[in-house]
Amino acid sequence: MGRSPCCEKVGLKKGPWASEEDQKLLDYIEKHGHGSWRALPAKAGLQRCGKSCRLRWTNYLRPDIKRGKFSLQEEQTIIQLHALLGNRWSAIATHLPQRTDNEIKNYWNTHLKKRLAKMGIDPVTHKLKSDALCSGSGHSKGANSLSHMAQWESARLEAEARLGRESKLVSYPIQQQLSTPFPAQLISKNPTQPALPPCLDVLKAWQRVWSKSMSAGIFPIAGDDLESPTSTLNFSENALPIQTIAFNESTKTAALDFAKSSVTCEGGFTKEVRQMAELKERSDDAMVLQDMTYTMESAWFEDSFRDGNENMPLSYIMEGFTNILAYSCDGQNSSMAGENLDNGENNKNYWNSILNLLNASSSAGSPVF
DNA sequence: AACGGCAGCAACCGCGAGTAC
DNA sequence: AGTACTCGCGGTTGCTGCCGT
Repeated sequence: MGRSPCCEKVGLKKGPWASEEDQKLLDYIEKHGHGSWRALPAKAGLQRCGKSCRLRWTNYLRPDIKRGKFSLQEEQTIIQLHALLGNRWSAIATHLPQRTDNEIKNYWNTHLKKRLAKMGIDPVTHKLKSDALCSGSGHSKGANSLSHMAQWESARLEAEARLGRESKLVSYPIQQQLSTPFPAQLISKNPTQPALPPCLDVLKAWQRVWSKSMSAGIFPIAGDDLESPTSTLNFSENALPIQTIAFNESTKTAALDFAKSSVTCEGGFTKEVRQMAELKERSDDAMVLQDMTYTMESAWFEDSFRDGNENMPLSYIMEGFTNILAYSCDGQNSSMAGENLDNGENNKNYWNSILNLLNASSSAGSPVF
């Protein structure tokens, strides 16, 4: 049978677009919309294949595209989402308003990947490169839980991406998500804020910890990499109000409800939840909802509260997988901490580091919930 | 000034999923 | 149910401009 070519190859122009071609394409889409891409070039008077027109439009001519340098915040978002989603650029792009998947992909390949490598972090796994050696034998329960968390979060983010694609009317760009407070069941200080899916706050928390960790020098990241050479924005310009939560019993309960709500919330996520449950039915190794709930409840909250960290902010409990995967694994942590610690000690040390970070910020007068 | 190497980025290619017939 | 077609995605290529020699 064979695959039919997307268009007649003979006689069609390839390569860079001329400004006249851009104008023709713009004019046509403005008047008629793109409709069928295959039919568009002939109608618009372009000697291009439909695919080329579509790419030119989606990656360059679309009016809602922001061009120019990536902000540090955008960089962090890309890194964090890449840790969860891998090379699913379109899914990542749905969380970066006005950025195309192609642009993000290029930026990752030309800047971020190299920078992570330079920092000793495997850009594929987002672990310290030397951690690959210790992945075989000593997986702690916590590491497994975190792996489950990553799977769960990945599936959920994909669901968001899918929803974003399906609905042109409603989108949840991450910059907006990150500027919203925790869900109403946890914090209801700002009733004017639109209600957004609670689980999206994980990214907000993640971003905060990431930036704080870097600025506090807790994690072994080269100092000259902290400042993005391509950033035009001072991060403080975009800095979100620091919000911490005092974990009394009621907020613990609310936090658990929040965690559960991420599993049971209505909308597009439920599809992925069902899919994952179905997956479990077919495979004993797959994660089930109970596992996810366990992960969220026990791995996050047990670890957080076990040592009496009553003031552990929820945001830090939902810390980013990037840091956890990179720094909580086995003996490699000891090089970071300068001590020889076992896994439990490492985890404890990790959380203590986070707590110390919190305390430092609290004493500096950061606003509290 | 000329040249070569390199980085950045726009564009292309091939594949897979979804859909219409 | 099978086939053809469209579209979107991710990997890759190749052009362009910058920089060092």
